[in-house]
Parts: sequence; structure tokens; C-alpha cells
Amino acid sequence: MPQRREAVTIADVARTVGVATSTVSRALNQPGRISDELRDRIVAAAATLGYHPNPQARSLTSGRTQSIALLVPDITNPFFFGLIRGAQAQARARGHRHVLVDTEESAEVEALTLAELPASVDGIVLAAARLTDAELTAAAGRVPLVLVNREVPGLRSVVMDTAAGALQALDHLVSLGHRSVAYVAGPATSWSSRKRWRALQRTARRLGVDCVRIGPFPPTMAAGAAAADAVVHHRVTGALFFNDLLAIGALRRFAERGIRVPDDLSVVGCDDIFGADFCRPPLTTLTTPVEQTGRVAVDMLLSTPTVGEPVRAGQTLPTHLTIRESTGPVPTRRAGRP
Amino acid sequence: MPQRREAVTIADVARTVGVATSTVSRALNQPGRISDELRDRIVAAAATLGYHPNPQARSLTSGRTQSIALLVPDITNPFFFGLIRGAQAQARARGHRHVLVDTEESAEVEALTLAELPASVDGIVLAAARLTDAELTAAAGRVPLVLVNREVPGLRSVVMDTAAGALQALDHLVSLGHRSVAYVAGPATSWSSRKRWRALQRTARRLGVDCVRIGPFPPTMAAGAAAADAVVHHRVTGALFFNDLLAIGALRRFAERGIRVPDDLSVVGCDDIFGADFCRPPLTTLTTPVEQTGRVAVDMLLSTPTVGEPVRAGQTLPTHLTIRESTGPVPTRRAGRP
DNA sequence: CTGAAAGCGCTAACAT
DNA sequence: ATGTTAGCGCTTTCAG
Repeated sequence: MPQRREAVTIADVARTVGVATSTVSRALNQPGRISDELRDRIVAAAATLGYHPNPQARSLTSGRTQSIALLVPDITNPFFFGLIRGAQAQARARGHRHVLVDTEESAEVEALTLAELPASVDGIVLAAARLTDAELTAAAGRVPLVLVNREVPGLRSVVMDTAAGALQALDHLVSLGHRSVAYVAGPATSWSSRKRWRALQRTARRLGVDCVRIGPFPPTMAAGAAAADAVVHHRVTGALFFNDLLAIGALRRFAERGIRVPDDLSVVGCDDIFGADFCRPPLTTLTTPVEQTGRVAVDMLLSTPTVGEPVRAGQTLPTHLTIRESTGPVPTRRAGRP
Repeated sequence: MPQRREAVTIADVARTVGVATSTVSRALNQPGRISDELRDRIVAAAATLGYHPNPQARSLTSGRTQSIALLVPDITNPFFFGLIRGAQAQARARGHRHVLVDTEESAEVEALTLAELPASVDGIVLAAARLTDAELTAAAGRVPLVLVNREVPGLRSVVMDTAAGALQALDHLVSLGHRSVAYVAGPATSWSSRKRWRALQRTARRLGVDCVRIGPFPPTMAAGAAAADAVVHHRVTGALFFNDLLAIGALRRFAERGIRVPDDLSVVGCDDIFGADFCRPPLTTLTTPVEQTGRVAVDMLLSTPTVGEPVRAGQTLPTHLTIRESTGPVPTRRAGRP
């Protein structure tokens, strides 16, 4: 394998052109403050020599690293793919590199990363944070931070309004005649699952329909089987799942047990992940603006709030119900079920 | 928003303990070369003060950055999710950070990234490279490089053996009675698509079956519709798709046009991405060890070949055919087709 | 085993 | 408009 070649430095360029290193630096970074003729010569020399700035060295003096980090609890979860995409796209658009960290659903890994990373990045987008409000507030003192799907007083965040969306979904089921539904909860640590459940509970009461909470479950397809069995056991006619992964996993289990969706049971997912439109049956689900969330979060992170300007600490992005084929009228009899 | 706090440096620790900075550095990096008692005091002080090394500064002197980059042509493609996962997991296991770059299917972005990145990372894993052999060889001279799904003489690589897999798939179709099949090609720039086609062509001739090449197509679900129409037009009874994305997109189109899979037409995908098992019908596909590929590539990248030890430049990972429900016996009549 | 000192490549005052 | 001079935080000689 070839040797790792010595990199071309600013000093090489300076020597070639016959100027000071600081002049080269300026020519490349503040093109206005240098004579056009000299700047052209410097730029040309840099190109000829194949000069590329060393971000490490640059960040050491300037404090800026031109890179941001995105922390997600589980890179395995397709939901986060959209977030990664959106964040990556916006980071690139704003000239930043993108470090991806999987915190493995662990508060400890999250805390450690938050402690180690500040020197390496200009800011952090933290999705589905596991830490406490106090810990997050402390972290935000060390590095610019934007939370995704989590709100903490005083911290910047962008959340998808799945609570409002869940109500839409509930309305949808109620309008189809359902009077007894279940909410299949996500992880106990999930802020959005808790928030959604509270909204559902309140509204169900107002609407006079039964809404039971089942779970918590891990947000995975594998857990869908157990969730499905629990739903069946509760004898409801409709189920709102914490996310599509769980719902799709459950769909398979329902099929195995001979429970027809939506004839015997209506199923609503959440997120509208890749696959929700081509699973069997195509899933009625809460469509969330995942990519947009990633973009907005990065934008928020990178925007330096001008002094005096009102800082919008939290943004809530709307969701909408996408009706496909997993929901239908309430069954008139409990056909095919014990 | 809180101010960005001054970070604790090695000098702070040194002052607290009353030693030189170099001693602190050694205590933290070469624990053997310092007295146990002093090392303990230093480590304790570092913990108390909340010291975390600044990777930028460290890399400036040491040359090592403790981070690697993964370059993928399109972060949107679920196929790469597995790769990202595997790479991220192995990088973490080996104590490295992970920078993700989407080269947007563009040779220029790829070249630029390869030029800019070397100072920031200890090595690069480059998936589905678009550049020429010469350009890649040049890049490998500047930074440790491992190619994924691309082979270049003299460079390290890990490829999934989809050519062999495609032959298995062809055998499968032939054994079901198919005599006229199509290969739906991926992008013209795809090394693995070309390689697969050559293998298929050769074997089809030997087996005495017809194998036409259709395409190229972009490797997306959206392109699946056009691919499906082309397949129908060629009046084959079986089709091998470049990837699952294309195949799943085609499945939907076939359904729209009233063509039954597998009754009228057998479909084989490639990759076994998320969703291939729950689409309609579940897809017979070439299962590729994507995550393993990511792990192996990172391992290869980070392993310093001992002098004298034989360097294994290229690794080929096996694939296998996963038979689900999109393939079946050849139709006896051209039912339902013009 | 520990300390002093010299940079790594770059930017940001401060001069001129 | 350009050059000079300090460092950024850390590792690494080189001396004790």
C-alpha cells in the first residue's frame, strides 16, 4: 500500500508565492481584504500544489470545526434514516461535515458522547434524548444543542406534533365506528410516547370512547408480535401503535393468527417509514416530516441568533394522517376471534 | 441560550496536580511510563475537573484522528443503511468516530471529498466508487482506503459476491422451467452491475437459456415502474433485478397492470433490504451480508498490516438466495398478457 | 520517572 | 494591503 503522503500546507503555498502565511490564509478566507492580483496568484498556487486546509489546525485557532454531530438512539431504526438524510443534506448545504453517533438507546453513552464531542463539532443535534432535563441543560451550556422530539424548557428543539396527529387518528377510528381502542406504547423513556398517550387519554374521555394503554414495548418489528398478542387480548377493535416498526411487526402476527386487518381489527402506525406503503395491508399511519425535521434542526443549530432578535426556542412541525388500507369500519361481530 | 464554556485543558489538570503538562499527557496515554501513585492523582484530578481531550489538538501532533469516514453514493438507498450500521458498529468498537458523507452519485463530489478529507480522518471506506481506477489509486496514496463493491488492482476492497449469487438465482429460475429471463441492469457506472451481467450472460449461454439485458436504470423504487414495463415488453417469464428497490417498485407496477407475480412472472431482487420480506409478494432475493461488509471494511481499514505478513488486498463475501414468494414455476400460457 | 521546550497547521491580533 | 508574532491544546523529543 502506498505511503501516506505529506500534506501541502499553507507554508508551502506562501513560500511558492513569496508571501507570508497569514496572507495566504486571508486570501483563502477573506478574499475582500487582499489585492485581486495577489489573491489570484495565491489561489492559483494553492490549486497547483493541491493545497487543502487542515480542518484540525483551523479549528484549533478559530474554534469552528465546520462539522456537526447527529446523535440517534438506534441507527437500526428506519425512522432515523429520514432524519439522517435531512440533517446530512442541510449540513452539506451549509458547508458542514456530519458526524453520526449511535447512542445505543443508552443514557450513559449519550452522556459520554455529549461530554466528549463538544471540542470536535460546532453543534449537536440530539434525537430522542434519554437524559434528564437537568443533564441536557448542562450539556447545552457546553455546546450548541438542538433537541429533536423532546422539549426541555429553555432549550432549542424541533418536535413533530404526533400528539395532535394521534388525535386525528383517534377521530378517524371513531368516525369508523370504533368505541374501544388501544394505544400500544413505545419505550418508557420516550418523551413523545408519553406525550401522545396523555393527549389520547384526555380526548378519548371527552369523546366517550375507551382507550387502554398497552406496553411499553421496544420500538422494533420483533416486538410487534408481543404487541399484537396484547392487543388481541384486550379485545379492542382498533389499535394505535407507537410506530410503524411495531405496527408492521404486529401486522405479520395478526396474519399468522388469522386476524384480518382491517376487517377484524384496524391498525394505525406512526412515522410513515419506508415500507409503510408496501407492507400488507398498506398501513394507515401518521405521516411525520422526518427529513424536514432533520433540516430544520440543523438550520436552527447553525443559525446564530442575532442579539435582540426573538429566539424561537421550539418548533413544532405538523403531522398528518395518511389513510391506507389497515383501517376500516368497526366489525359488527367478533368474527374469527376467541 | 447558555454561553459556550471554556473547555478544561491538560494545563488545568497539570496545574491542579502540580506537574508538567507532558506528565499529564503521559499519565493518560502511556500509563506504564509513570508512577502509579502520580498517575492515580492525575486521573482523579482529570475526572474531577471534567477533562476531555481535544481530538483536534491531539491529531495535530500525533497525526491520528480516531475517526474514519464512510462515503456512500446515496444515503437515501436503504441498502447503504446496513453498511452504515456495520461500519458504525465496528468503528465504535475500535474506538473511532464515524463521519458520513453522501457523494450524491457524483464522481466530482467523490473526488473532492477524497481530496479534502485525508487530514481529518485516519482512513476512508468508499462504497460503490464512481471514480476511475487511476483516480482511486491516487487517492489511496494520500489516505488509507478500502473499497466496497469495487475492485481495483493493488487496492484493498471487500465485495459481496453478487455475481455468484446471480448465477444461483438463474439456476433457481431455470429449475422452475424458465427459459427466457431478463437482467434489469443498474446504473451504467455500477461496477457490480456490469460484473453480474457478464457472469449471467456467460452462464445463460452455457445453460442454453435466453437472457436479455434491460436498462440501465437508476437504483430506485421510482424507476421500478419503467423497469417493469420494459420487462413486460420483452415477454420474458422471469426477471433478475439489479436491486430490491427496483424490484419492489416493479412489483407495484405489475400489480397495477394486472400481471400476477409469480403466476405470470417470476421476480428476483438483490440485497434483501428492509422491506423485502414484507412487501407483496415477499421478494425472492439475493441476500447480501451488508452489515458484515461494513464491519469487515472498517476492520481492514484499521488493521496495520505487519511487515512481512501477507496482505489480503481483497475480500469477497458470500451471498445466498433467499426464496420467498415472488418466484414460481414458469407459466404454461401467457395468461393475462398481451 | 518527570520536566522543559519545541512545534503540528492555522488564524487572529497587532504592526507596518 | 501585507507581514510579524503569538498562540490554540496537545504530543513528543530531549534533558535531567
